Amino acid sequence: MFTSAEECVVSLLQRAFSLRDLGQAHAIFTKSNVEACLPSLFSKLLSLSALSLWGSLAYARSLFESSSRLLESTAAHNVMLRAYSASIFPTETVLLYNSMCRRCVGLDNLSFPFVLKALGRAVAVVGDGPAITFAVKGAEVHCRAFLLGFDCDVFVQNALIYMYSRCGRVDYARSVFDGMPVKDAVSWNTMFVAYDRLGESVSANQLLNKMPEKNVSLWNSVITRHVRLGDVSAARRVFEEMPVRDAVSWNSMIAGYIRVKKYSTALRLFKKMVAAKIDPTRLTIVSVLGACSEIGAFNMGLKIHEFLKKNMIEIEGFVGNALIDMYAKCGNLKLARQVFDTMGLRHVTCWNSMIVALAVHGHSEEALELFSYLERCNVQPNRITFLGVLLACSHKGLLEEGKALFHRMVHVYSIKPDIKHYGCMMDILTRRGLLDEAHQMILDMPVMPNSVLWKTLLGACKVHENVELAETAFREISKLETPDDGDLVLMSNIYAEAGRWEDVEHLRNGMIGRSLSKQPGYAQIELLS
DNA sequence: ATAGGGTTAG
Repeated sequence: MFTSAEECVVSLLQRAFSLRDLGQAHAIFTKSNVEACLPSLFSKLLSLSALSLWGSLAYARSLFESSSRLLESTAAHNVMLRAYSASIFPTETVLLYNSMCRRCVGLDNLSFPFVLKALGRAVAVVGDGPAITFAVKGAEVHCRAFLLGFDCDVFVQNALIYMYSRCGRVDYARSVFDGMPVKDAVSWNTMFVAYDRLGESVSANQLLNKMPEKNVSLWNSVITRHVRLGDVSAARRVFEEMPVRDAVSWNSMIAGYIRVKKYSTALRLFKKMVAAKIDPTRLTIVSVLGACSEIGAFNMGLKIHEFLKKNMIEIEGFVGNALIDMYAKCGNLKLARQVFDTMGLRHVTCWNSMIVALAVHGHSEEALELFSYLERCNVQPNRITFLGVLLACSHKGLLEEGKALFHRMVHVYSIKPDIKHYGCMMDILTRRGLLDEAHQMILDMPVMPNSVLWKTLLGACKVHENVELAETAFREISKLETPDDGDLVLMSNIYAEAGRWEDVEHLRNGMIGRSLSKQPGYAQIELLS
């Protein structure tokens, strides 16, 4: 009985190409309790789920947490560290690392590179977090690696270079680099990119000239360097001339075209990539879907979605986010919502894409419902989330809801409102005719008001016939910038309606002095190359 | 095993 179950699992795992296969293997494990006897097979199951293109990090996590045996295994932890470090939740790697330290699960030479990579990536992915926080944590990890004697490992050293450079400490990165008795291609490339990203071309070029071997990765870095300097043709020349191209080469070139807004060219290159039988990676998918969103290429987006289904590529994390955003930007809220409802590992940006899209399209109630669902799911909203719900309130004139949400943002989530949040509140208040309250808000807010806020108030003063406040608003606009013709016309109409003709005259004269000439509006249509 | 590719949402 046991042998047949074992054989069955081995053969299932060998030929696994979808989550369904893993599910079957897992079911056999659970039924026959093979897990206790075959930890290596269970680890194999975990790593297939966590790391393959068709795998699912969410599923891997549930596997990992369901097995007490795995909770002691360094190898299993390394699989999770690795998967998290490349995911949309890099800080999960750090949390798992902390818990390993706490529970005395052994760290080995493989653990450190993943934790360091995650810290380097977290700076970009978490965004708002100051790099220095991650650099400090990175230094702590560095210390532990030193104490355990792993700081002599080239993989660990390379990861240290990466971590320090991404956390804004190229100086530390360089001292690790200089202290390495043996450097490999990765060391040189990582250090080169560190300088190049900072625009320190002298140091970057020095490394380029000194490095002993030039591999594919370096060519890829050079492609990106040209793109960063704004020369996508030079990047393309390198791409065409390089001896060997891998998936990253294609991704770099596609990303390059997207960076210079040549979306159609990017999509054409993607088609070439598929034709050249280079398997797209998750990153290819994310980039290409982003290009579709930009130009509203709905059919291309649909095709990519089909491709994902056909290849059993799990829709979660970055891929799910990109797919939702593509559908939302193409105006298909129904499909966006469908992806949202079925995907695993939703990052707050997924919620934001969905909430903002609903708000923009006037589905205010749905947007607000989704927000309360977010709170029930214990997801931390951020400033964009609140921009979305406030926009939803302003569209439907939901005064009480808007005020309550604004209060919640400040006092429950400790998010400092910025000028755009105040702009939404201005809309909400002025549409209800609460001009004095709106005025008071501008006076009280801790950020410097811009002319847009005053112009909103001025417009509301016209509707609600408040000459006095209009004069104040107009004066404030004049302090910030030269009032444009729209402001002048608005103000003079307000005077006219109040019968203050001498003030109208006064303004008119001022306008003639500036040669009132309403610039004809024109739309620029960019021809797609 | 590590780099190189993306950094979202208004």
